[in-house]
Amino acid sequence: MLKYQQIAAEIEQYINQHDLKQGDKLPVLEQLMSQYAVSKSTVTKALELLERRGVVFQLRGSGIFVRRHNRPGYMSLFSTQGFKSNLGDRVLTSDVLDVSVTKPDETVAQNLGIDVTDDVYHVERVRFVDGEVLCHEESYYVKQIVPYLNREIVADSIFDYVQSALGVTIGFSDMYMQVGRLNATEAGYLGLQADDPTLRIETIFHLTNGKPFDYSRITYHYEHSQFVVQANGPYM
Amino acid sequence: MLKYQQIAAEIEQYINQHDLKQGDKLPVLEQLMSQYAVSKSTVTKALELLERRGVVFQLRGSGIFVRRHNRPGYMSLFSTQGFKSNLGDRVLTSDVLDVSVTKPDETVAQNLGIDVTDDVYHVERVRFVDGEVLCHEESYYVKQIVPYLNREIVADSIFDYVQSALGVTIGFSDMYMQVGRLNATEAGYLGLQADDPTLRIETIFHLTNGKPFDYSRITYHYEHSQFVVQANGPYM
DNA sequence: TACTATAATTGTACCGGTACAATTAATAAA
DNA sequence: TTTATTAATTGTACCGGTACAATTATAGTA
Repeated sequence: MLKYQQIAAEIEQYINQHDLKQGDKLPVLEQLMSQYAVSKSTVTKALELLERRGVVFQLRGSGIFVRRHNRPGYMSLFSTQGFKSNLGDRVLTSDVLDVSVTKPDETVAQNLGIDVTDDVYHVERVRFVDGEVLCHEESYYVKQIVPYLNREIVADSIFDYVQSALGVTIGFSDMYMQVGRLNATEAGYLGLQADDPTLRIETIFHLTNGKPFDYSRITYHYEHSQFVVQANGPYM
Repeated sequence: MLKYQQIAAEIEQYINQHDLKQGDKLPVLEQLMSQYAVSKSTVTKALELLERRGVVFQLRGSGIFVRRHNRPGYMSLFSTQGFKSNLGDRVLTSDVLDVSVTKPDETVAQNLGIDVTDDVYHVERVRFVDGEVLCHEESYYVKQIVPYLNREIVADSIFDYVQSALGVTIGFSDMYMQVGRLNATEAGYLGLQADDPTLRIETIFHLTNGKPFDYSRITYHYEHSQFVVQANGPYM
């Protein structure tokens, strides 16, 4: 683990342990430098990371402050999107409906940047938070990158497996979201009625080298899905 | 304008002018350094900015590459949230329904971190993209921070006014989103039926010093609102 | 007391450098 | 030709430093 990541983790831990709230001040830069015995730029980088994650904000001439959103029941949009964070003490489980190797249709192939003759893993799940239906998910993994999957792996976190067992690292993702109505099949999975509202998110996950390796379509249960997104300034 | 912001802008311009696509390679770091006659760290900072915005991705040992999502009709979620970006050539207009000074109710006061006796500007608009109804927006501005607003300002970009005329800078924001059904009033504004699906986003905008200054509730027309969110790696 | 000018605090921009890890290209071996 | 080894390329981590801008605290003045 890199120094600045380590320090970021420790600072976050410090915030949690001391139960700091929105606006509370952290030790000044120079103290953090000596405390962790690293250079200024390393501390700065750690704080930058925390700033992006929405944990702190920095104010020149004043100090470093804790940033906290205080609305219970809202998950980070990214936490349900492969990135583990801010799920708190909620438990995420899955019913696996299908794990199989198939050929992608035209749309899937295009989103993954592969040919329709290439193999993909098809994974279909219903996901739960604390026992309540969260969403129905259908995703496609490029078999050339993810050569093996089974129901056990898929029941847990696929991303953890991919990163640790296969040694590939996830780089970035593009999420496309829209609101619509459920069809009968989807309604069945989610325990809702057809034509009920829903949030649909399609996501293309890329490796660090820019290659897409996972295309997923998620249909959310509109009553059990509330998301928070923390944005940083006009540069987003 | 800061150097690294300037360089970021120029690099982005370069990408657009040369119509570079996903995966196309940019000049290497060292060349960018000499080309813009700045140090390595400045170029790095510019690229970091572009990476966060989803414009490029960097691959150690390999180079700097263009990152592009290629799905027309999707707006950046942040572009409709005060941050001007990625709206492309779409035209954003507004019907102003109300601009007035009032007292906040309990909820609004709490979200803005003020007292119910403090003054707020109440702004209500219906917003359009290329003439089509996008959303209904109701927002509250802390009058102590935004002392004056009128229909003209509000018809245009409030954020531009606040930043340029008042000299305050927007720092960060927390967005809370959920899916639900329209009530009769909202449906009227959006030209839809009651009980139609909708995306609701509440946002609290903070200044750089962490003080909330705008709390807004937006109700989106589900057929005209498709959003893209670009995420960067597991650190989000 | 209230306001103003001044000084101390504190994070950010920017520079330049070394070491290194990941990728890719070049070379040698099978 | 293919594969393994080596070397060149290229971005990232980390160091340390100077100058500066924004904030906050202090001292001075009316």
